[in-house]
Amino acid sequence: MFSKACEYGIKAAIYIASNSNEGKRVSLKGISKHIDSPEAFTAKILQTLARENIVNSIRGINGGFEIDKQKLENIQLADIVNAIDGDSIYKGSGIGLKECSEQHPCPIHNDFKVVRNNLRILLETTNLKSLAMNVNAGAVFLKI
Amino acid sequence: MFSKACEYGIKAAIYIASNSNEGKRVSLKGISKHIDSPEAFTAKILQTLARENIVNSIRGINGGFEIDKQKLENIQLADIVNAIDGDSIYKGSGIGLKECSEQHPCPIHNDFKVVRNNLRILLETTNLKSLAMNVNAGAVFLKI
DNA sequence: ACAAAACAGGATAAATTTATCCGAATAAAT
DNA sequence: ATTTATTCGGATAAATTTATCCTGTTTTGT
Repeated sequence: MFSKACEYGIKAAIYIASNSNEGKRVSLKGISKHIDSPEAFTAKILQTLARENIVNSIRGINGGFEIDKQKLENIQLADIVNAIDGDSIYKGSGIGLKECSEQHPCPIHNDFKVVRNNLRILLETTNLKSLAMNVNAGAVFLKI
Repeated sequence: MFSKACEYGIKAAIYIASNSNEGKRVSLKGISKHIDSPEAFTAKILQTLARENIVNSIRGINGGFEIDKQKLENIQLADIVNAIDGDSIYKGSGIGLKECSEQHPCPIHNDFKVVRNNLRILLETTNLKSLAMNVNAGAVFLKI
């Protein structure tokens, strides 16, 4: 479904969000420990999210990553997925046709457009704040 | 969503099905030409489908691939996807947790289970015969 | 100033996926 | 029997994704 990079990216963003929600900045080391991801690889992904202005990265001692608290509600899963994997999961053909549309559908176009649309809506309407709050409440988990 | 191998596998199976439906056997060369896929790579995938008894492969002159006509209705997309990519697309965690369940959900578990379930149902209830007939009718396309 | 903690980013390596090549096996046609 | 068309399967190569390493830069605390 998602690439490994994207999975790490989503988990990292949620972890950062759950801490930013409580006013805490977190380090790369802390992130990769809590989401159980390879540190250096996670660093690359966070660089991408920082370049896309999804997370803020702060260098130097006491540095780390954070997300503006007032932005938490406005960052959707789709923003993260898009930044890392692009939009091909919920756009484009299910079986890789270059052109796949109502006018020129692939054999699974009609069935898939429903699933893909559900996925699109899910990603576009799920914001980081709600995900983070579930983590904070201990209702959901970021590892194991 | 699906691996390239799986995309080729689905297209190849549909193409074989649409010909078997009309009593015609098709060669690897014909398949990869019609679905626009690399020949040697497609051969590997067809070997997998043959080992899983989804397609019959016949060697020698006038050989090729075919699917028992009476099986067409009973082969679902899920059978093909499973043979090539496994079932991790519609089972398992959206963000790669080893354990992701009602008891120990990842942050997107609840939203994703709906989408994944729709996908599962789609794959498990779409059979090769209906896909093949749409191809035969010229209503859908396998390439470009 | 200096040392320490942290991210940035380029280079490289490992693993996986995608793709190709080629000799062997098979089966039909001649 | 021999040739020809075809799949099989092992070896290899190319491309992409995943992962690591190392040096540089930034920032803070002493």
